[in-house]
Amino acid sequence: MAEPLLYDSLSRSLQPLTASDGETFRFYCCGPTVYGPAHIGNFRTFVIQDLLRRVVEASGLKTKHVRNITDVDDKTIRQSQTEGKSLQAFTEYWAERFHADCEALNLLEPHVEPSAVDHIEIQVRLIQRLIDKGNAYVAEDGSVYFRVTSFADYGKLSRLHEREITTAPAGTLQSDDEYDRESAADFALWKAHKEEDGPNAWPSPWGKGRPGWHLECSAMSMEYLGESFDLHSGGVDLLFPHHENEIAQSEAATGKPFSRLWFHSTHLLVEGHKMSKSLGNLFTLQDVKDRGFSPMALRYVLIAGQYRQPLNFTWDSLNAARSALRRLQQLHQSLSAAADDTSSPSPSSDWGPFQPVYDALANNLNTPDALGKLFTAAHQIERDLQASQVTREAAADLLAAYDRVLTVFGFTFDTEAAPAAAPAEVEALAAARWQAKQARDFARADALRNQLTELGWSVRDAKDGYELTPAN
RNA sequence: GGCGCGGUAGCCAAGUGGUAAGGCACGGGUCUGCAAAACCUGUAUUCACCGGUUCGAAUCCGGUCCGCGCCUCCA
Repeated sequence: MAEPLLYDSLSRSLQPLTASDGETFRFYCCGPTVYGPAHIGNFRTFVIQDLLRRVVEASGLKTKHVRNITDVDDKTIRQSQTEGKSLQAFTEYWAERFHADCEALNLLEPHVEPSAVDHIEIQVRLIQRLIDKGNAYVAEDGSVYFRVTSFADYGKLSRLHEREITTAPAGTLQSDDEYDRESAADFALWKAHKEEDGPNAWPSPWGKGRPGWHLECSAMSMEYLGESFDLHSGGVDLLFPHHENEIAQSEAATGKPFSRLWFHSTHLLVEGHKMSKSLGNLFTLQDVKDRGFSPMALRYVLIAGQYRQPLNFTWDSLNAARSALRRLQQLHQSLSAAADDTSSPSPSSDWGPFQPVYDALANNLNTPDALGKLFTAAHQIERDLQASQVTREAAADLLAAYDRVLTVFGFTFDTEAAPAAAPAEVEALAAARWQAKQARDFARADALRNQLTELGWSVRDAKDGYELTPAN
């Protein structure tokens, strides 16, 4: 199986996706902050990470996938206080919602999903290590900061030196709680407890407080994947400062390279603009479902663009996705019908006519190219089937290969929303029409169809029955 | 201002030197009482604009215009 290539943000070049231990590809994904529903932009990142894992696994490697839950930060604390809930009850609720969405989108569960609150101790130990090495210092209020000047490589990921970010002298920033840093570039490893944090504080050698955001990912990734591992990923916005700071903390503490590869997905746009609350274009999976689209259609939309290009989400794109998925499903049905259920496909991991599809995915996750190749292969197969040029055995093999391809894409066909139940009046009309049709009274059947149309319902006939769907 | 991404058919979107994938929508056809679905099939002499290099450029170089993102805790 060809080795997949992926663009690495650190080296700014395509790199082979290999396991440094020769066996298991170990990678970490920055997970959600659970303070509200995840939006479809978040899911672009999680879906493409899921696809990465599926491609790596298809290439023959095992994976160890760690994705954290950020449950202690300004937002979770503030919002839980506002709602008068304990931090735990609050974050557990949103974490559950997140998991439900993930399942609907057919995301593989990470092998480990650590929560920051459950890992305070290892974070404290990591901070102590940095203090001992002189890379961190305790401020007057008991907060601990990372000393950016102590880490020579600071900025290597985000090209800081080329971005003209000046290290402003301490005290020039507005935030009143950060005035005691030595330098404005220094960032918090530990935040001393403040009144507004309520009961959300943990003990440490420097007093009560809570870990800084960047720290949890360093501590937890190294805890479960080792001090050096294969890949770390997140949205582009995390490149700086989050990932830059993670590298600084981790490598300063261990003296070893942290993650070998860095994988960043570009943001999703909505109608050409960044999603934001003020623009009212922050959509969730629930919004998608409310408009009658399946989660699978969203999954399709999210991989219909290459992950390094901005992807413009529109409601019309969901329509296109729905139709496209229907055709893929149709091919599955055609192959199932043509295959011999009694003969199992020859054991093989060949992609058969879908080889170009895998090759496109292995080429830096070029999903649009892969989908193009998928439909090209589908056309050819359909043509062969119609020309009866496919034996039952060959169809079974094709079906098996097709199933493998669908698995890599993560497409399933059983999550289409069930058609809405029709009112009794509509059901009665439809039943009457079906009877008229059976009696070959087509004039009456057509009249009844027109009535149904006026009521906003369309009826589709099959051999032995009909299906009602809301017309829109 | 700095850094980065991009402008390809009505919409979405591949293609990074060899003569424009694919999806949706739309037109034609097969099938079906009709309709739908399904399948087949057609649809960009052209890739924001202007120069240049080349036998040859959407693809390389220079310039111009436009859109978007990041620039200290937003995937």
